[in-house]
Amino acid sequence: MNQHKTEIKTELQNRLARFEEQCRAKGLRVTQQRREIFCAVAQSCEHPSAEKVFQAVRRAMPNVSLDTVYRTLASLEEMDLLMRVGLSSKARFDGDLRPHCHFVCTRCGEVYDIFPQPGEGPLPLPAGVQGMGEVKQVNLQLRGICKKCQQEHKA
Amino acid sequence: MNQHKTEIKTELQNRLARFEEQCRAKGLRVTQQRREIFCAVAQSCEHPSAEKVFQAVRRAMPNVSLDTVYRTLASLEEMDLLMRVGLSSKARFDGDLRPHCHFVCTRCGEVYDIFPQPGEGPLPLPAGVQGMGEVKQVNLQLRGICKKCQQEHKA
DNA sequence: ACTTTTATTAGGAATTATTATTAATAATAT
DNA sequence: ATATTATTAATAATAATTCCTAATAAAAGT
Repeated sequence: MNQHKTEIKTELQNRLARFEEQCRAKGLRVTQQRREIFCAVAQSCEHPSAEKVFQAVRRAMPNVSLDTVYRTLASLEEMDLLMRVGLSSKARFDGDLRPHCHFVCTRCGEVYDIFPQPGEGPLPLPAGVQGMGEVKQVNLQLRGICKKCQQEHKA
Repeated sequence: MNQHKTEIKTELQNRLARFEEQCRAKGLRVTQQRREIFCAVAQSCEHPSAEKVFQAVRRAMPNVSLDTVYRTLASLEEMDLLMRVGLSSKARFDGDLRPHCHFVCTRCGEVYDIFPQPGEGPLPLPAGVQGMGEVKQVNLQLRGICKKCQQEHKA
């Protein structure tokens, strides 16, 4: 393994290296299934659903189970190797239509409102949205651990 | 119905009026069920799930069905009388961890990436998030109709 | 007020998404 | 190579959401 070889590593290989590193750091085994599932998401640019990932991985590993896909996607998210788009599982509704955003606690699932403070203007939209279509709603979601869960975890 | 009476209308009454107006505009009937479901969400500040709304509405209407709640929540969303927090139904994953946001088409469900343009800084976080907890992820979602669906709809 | 028309609903069945169970398998340490 | 033990496949179970159909009730017409 010489210096040159290292330099020409592809991006995917870098990410795979990070994947193995993270697994070892968390004491998780580097299984064939985990590797394939990670690659399937890392190589896709279409924000696949669990089912799509399952289908993609099945092409290389015909016996992989859907349960493994779900379990692995959750653990990859835990390791910050991929992210989940939107909120998980069940839908939640908000009758307050004033512009505001949400803090979602990833531990307890609670959703908190964040209203703009006096003098705080509206969120600036990213420039890249131009030409994509008509924006009807802006939804800023901050995810993390809420105060309450932080305290309970300490105890 | 005198002028004074109109002035002291509560906020909920205003919203109910808008609700009826919107229903009529869309040719939807103003049923008891729709009214109750709308009120349940409008009065709640806890971002209730469909199940929670169902439970709340059942107290006033013991025979309302869960299907009606789902159907009505969807139509209220359609009429912009409430909003859905996060993405609907199934989870989607993203292996690209560089900061970017998503344009979600509410017609076809497609998710598009929006990367920051050269020189564009990171999103400013709303000030109100201070003290809520530890933010681990920022998720800006723009919802609307994508170019492709706009064109198909014209045809 | 009474009928008619037709959207809407209740109730339950069906479907879809996700998670749990368990015996068998395979990754790592020894 | 062997032992240890996390992980997996397969399937069952659960949770979330949607579909189906006859009965009901809102709105419009009389």
